[in-house]
Amino acid sequence: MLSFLKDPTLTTEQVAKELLGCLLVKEDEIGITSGWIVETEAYVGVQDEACHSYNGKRTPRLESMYKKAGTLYVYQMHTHHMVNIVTRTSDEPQAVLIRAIEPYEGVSIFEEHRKRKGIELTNGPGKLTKAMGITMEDNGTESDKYPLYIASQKKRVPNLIQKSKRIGIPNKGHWTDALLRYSVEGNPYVSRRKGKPMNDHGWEAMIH
DNA sequence: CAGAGGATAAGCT
DNA sequence: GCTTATCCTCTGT
Repeated sequence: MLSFLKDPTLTTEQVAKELLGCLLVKEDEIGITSGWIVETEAYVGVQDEACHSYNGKRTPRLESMYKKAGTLYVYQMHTHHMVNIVTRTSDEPQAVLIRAIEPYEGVSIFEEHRKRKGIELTNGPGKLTKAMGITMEDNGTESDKYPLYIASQKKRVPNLIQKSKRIGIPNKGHWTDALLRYSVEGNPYVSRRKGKPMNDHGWEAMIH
């Protein structure tokens, strides 16, 4: 388990930033796929009108959000899956949505799942789950365990973390404008980005 | 049982 | 660039 996921002094916003550069890995019978997290969004619990657990809402679908920090919360929206990492304690159902990754291992498997190439493989929350084969079977599992986990041995460091409004949160008062979306500035896999990506993809040197 | 929601892809302009 | 179909889960009528 990554140490920052079990640190009760960190806010969900801080965890969302810490997750940038972490390696998300899926291991199954098909093979190993992995990618560096380049975009996250913080959903800060019962007071956050954009959060599923807003106002203490609790349904069978949301049960994973009420589990311990580090639990994976996967849900389906329209025909797509979204993957989140639960933060803090069971009393505070908060989570970080993983919105985009930069492919690292298993690119050919990504291409097979997505029927596409390049940045289209993983530049969106529904795209990366399809690329890695993440399904409801991964819901409620822990993020330090097979088959879907965050590697603790490898991490990259963003040169600059860009803050912006969360995607798709209209008519939610100040929550609509809250800067709770974090991305690696200049990384080509960040969703809905414009302009030229940076040559180094926005990373400092890799740490092993 | 209609409607909305943390989205995507295809098709059009 | 914008519009539309997609067809899961939950809520409110």
